[in-house]
Amino acid sequence: MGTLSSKQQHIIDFIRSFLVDRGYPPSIRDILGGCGLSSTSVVNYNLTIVEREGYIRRHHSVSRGIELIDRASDLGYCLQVPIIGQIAAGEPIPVPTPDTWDVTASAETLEVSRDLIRGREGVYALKVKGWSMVDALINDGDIILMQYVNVVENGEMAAIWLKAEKGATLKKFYGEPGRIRLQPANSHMQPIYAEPDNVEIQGKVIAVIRQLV
Amino acid sequence: MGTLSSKQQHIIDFIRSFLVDRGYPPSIRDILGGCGLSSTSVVNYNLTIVEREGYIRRHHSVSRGIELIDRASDLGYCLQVPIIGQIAAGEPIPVPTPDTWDVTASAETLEVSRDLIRGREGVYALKVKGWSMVDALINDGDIILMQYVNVVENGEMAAIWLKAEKGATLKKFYGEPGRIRLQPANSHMQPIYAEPDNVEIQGKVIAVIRQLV
DNA sequence: GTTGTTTTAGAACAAATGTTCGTTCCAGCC
DNA sequence: GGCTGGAACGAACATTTGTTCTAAAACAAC
Repeated sequence: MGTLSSKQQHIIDFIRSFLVDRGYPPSIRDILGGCGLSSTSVVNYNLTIVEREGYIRRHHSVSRGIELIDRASDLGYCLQVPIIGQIAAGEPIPVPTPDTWDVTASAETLEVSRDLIRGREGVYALKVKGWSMVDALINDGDIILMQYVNVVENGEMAAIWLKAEKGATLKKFYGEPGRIRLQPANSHMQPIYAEPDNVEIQGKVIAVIRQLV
Repeated sequence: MGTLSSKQQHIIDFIRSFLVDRGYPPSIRDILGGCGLSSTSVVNYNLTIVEREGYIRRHHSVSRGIELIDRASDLGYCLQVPIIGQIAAGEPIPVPTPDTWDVTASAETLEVSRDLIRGREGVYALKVKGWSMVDALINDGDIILMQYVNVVENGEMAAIWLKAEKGATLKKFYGEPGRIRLQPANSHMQPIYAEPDNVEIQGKVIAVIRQLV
């Protein structure tokens, strides 16, 4: 990829924002107006250069046939995940409802790359409140990505509601004969044993995101 | 969002794959060919319905002015961050070079949503090897997003190279009179005190990503 | 200055493309 | 049968839009 003049850089930026904004590429005359240029041939002239330098691909004699080639378009889009509430010691986890799946309706959302989701359905996010999960290496303020499931495999980290204790916790789940072992992620901590009747799986953890600064 | 006939569902699918494939939306006649329909007015008729049901937005009298409305197109793009190596106790952190910034050249990359980066420059990623960072609530296999800086503010988590000990570690950095306090993120752990000459900041941590399952 | 290259201007053209409209087909129904 | 509303057809039309061409301006090198 070669170097571009500031005008050409401006054109690229305009194409990108136009694309994000409207969902389809700009026409030459859109670029003309949006970048304050004066003639379609100037736009065409610069587009040719920008294409030669490898920043876009043009599909000739196709209306709006401009394809952006950069890191952004290389790998597609992010997905939006609803942040439906928070998880804290002693509080129940908010249960996802059909409403909360609606990304546009939920108050807060999290932008997540697709390879964190891996095509899973029923993914939501929770904010961690307090330090009760440090033994799972999860800090106050972290965001955990959850998938709504009722059964988990042995060894998977899950959000578990302990009915008797009336508390939610994140632990690794192990079904053992006659009991369930809940193992903290931190190997220095001791596991908890619970009656099968006492535990209710509320989803499994698929990722933890901690943003600092 | 209402229900669609199979033909209309087919049209939506075609629009999406066309968009991913070519980077711009299809024209009515593209849909005609791609879905095996017979008249532009049939396409137009069905597009009107699909729009009424809320799956697309049409920009009238604009060529290819079809905007897909779904989670994917709602939001922007992801960015790609190079994974330039791993961090482990006793090993130096690989130093980012101009080459490693080149996303296309680096062997491994990480897809990250833009709000994790927040427009920062010089962001790279490291894989965590081993359990030496558990006191920073960072586990084996985690990925940390780093920004390449030489100075950090008090309280920021940074990758710190201890020259005498010949080891890299992640700690919160506090400059104190005559010494530097390196505080683990885990409040149960004790801080380390180091000579200012002995520490070398190799970047600050801006996010931690842990993927399970 | 002269020369050559790059960039801009404006207009005109041709192709791509959305839109419209009268007609036809067909299933359901009285 | 006749009516009705949804759906499809096909052609014609009007606009949008990419392309091209010539001339001029701007700029750099000499």
